[in-house]
Amino acid sequence: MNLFNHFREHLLIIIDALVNDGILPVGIDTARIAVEPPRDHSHGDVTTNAALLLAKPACMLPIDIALPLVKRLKALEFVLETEIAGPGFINLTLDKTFWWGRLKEVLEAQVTYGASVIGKKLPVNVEYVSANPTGPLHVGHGRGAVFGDALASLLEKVGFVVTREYYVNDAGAQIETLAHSLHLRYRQALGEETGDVPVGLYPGEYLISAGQKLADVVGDKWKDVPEIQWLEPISKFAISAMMDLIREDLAALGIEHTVFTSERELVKKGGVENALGKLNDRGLIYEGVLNPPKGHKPDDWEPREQTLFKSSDFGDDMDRTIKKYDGSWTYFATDIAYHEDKYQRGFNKMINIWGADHGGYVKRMTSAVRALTQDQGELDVKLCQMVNLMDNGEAVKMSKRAGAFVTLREIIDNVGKDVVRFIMLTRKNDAQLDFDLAGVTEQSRDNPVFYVQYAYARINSVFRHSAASFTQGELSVETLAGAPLERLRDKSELSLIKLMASWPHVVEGAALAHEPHRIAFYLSELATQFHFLWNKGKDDSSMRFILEGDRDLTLARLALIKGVAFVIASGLQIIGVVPLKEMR
RNA sequence: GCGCCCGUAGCUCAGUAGGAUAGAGCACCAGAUUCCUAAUCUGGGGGUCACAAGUUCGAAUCUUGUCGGGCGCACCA
Repeated sequence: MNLFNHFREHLLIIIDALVNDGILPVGIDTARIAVEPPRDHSHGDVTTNAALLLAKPACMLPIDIALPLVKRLKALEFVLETEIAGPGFINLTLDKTFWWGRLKEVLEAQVTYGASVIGKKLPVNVEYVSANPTGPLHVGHGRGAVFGDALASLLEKVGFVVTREYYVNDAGAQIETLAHSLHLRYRQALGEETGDVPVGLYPGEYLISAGQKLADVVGDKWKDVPEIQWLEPISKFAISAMMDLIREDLAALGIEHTVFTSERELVKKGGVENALGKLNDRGLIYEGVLNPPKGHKPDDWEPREQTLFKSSDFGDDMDRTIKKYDGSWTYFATDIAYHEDKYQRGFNKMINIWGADHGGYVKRMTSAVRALTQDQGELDVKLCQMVNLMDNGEAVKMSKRAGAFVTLREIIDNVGKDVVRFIMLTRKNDAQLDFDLAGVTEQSRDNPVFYVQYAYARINSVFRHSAASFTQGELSVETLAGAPLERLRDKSELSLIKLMASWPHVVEGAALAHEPHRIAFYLSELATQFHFLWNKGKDDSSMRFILEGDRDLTLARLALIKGVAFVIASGLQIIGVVPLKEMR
């Protein structure tokens, strides 16, 4: 249960009643009314700005709206106190029985706590990674991968039906370069002296083993034949070898896409003509000459008639080229086809995760989706900023040119997948992220992964200890859900329950905003509150979880921390991290 | 030159669809510690939310401009 939505619904019913009674005018807009946790705990448990928002359209003073609202809110079940504060906020304080009920709810839902149905089973397509199949993934890809995967899980948690998709850019010039690079390694594998890798080809060592593999499979079949004969088959071989590599990297992160869409095949089956034909029918494709870029002109710029898409009709700054000078499609053209393909597959909601260097591309793509779907489809592009790889505070130099850049795989092997996943979500997607190889494995407060895991481990430790005085059956979740929770009356215990009870609200908010990092931040806060309670037991032995001589209270407290464990597990599941029962 | 993103404590960052007195961690100072361990917790100092106007009951949040940083800028992907 999202308790804030719960009270919002009641509030709206009350507002309706006030309209019926003629206290509020008819036709008042309630859409923007918020029912939220207050920033400051001294303001109660639930706050709403209803009176403030309704004041203007109703032509009334906030206080005159707040008073009748409060009168009826007071009558609601679980509402202990009401307050009109500040310029007209209405604050509710809820009864303890309400909070005990929430804890019981956590124990019943277990790790599914926080799940909701607001997604209404609508299909959503989350496309992420989509790295070109020209080599292994690097750190930046890793961030997009984790972000996309966590977002997908988050959307699933709130009831969307999510497809995790990878767009394989297996057409275009970079594939030709790849094929040439592989052909060189293939010749080397067959014993030919080729000298250094020429500039312009991919120098990476990962192609050496692919070249060897190719030699093993086909022998010298493509060695001394003209390029026109080997280019196509070697391209295919190279793409599949590189995709295997990438899939392995992703698997090491625990990521598995459900759909891989090939650009080649899309083009082959006429996807581009189909999509552009559609736009053409709507008069959005034309032959024209673009204005030169303002300010500095590229040296080789010359006015040229091109085939253009009228993206400026949909909010883009200018129209965009869809056909290259040599007559082939631009990347944008195939991307239009790709998004049309997604839409035809039934996805009205599409989310793309891109690197920040593609920022200039967002407007034209959202324009294209609007045009293609006549505003029925919705594309949200999330840009992930750069990751700065550090070691003990010093930047790790990455030289792609030398082919010796640090791969994602090396990092995962070094610090573990769970650490990579969690750390990638400790920043907003559009903020740069420092990834410190030494820092992320440190066992201290400044390492959030450790900190959260440690809370979970401590809880499990308490249960191991309590096994001495309680039976398995007494410690089962089912029994704990029936524990005398009304014994939990300490302020710190109740505030821990309140924090847990806000979990569904956090999940929904994060899902709708497409911001999985909020989950990581919430978990850190929950861990903080738990560690606080833990230490309270050191100051004051009556606050310890296991109390000799008070089995009821002990069971209630075990139920409390069991709930915390479930919420942590629920959150870590979204992030894709396995909770640890022990950290020795 | 144009566009997109960003600018919050000494440092690294949150700030939940405009909400009440702007929050964490690190660092610094002072303390606590029988369950998982000083791997944790408590308290303290520290801010013109880059700057300036505007919108309104109310702005870190929205609009415009200025300054500063990152990314991109026809015919690459």
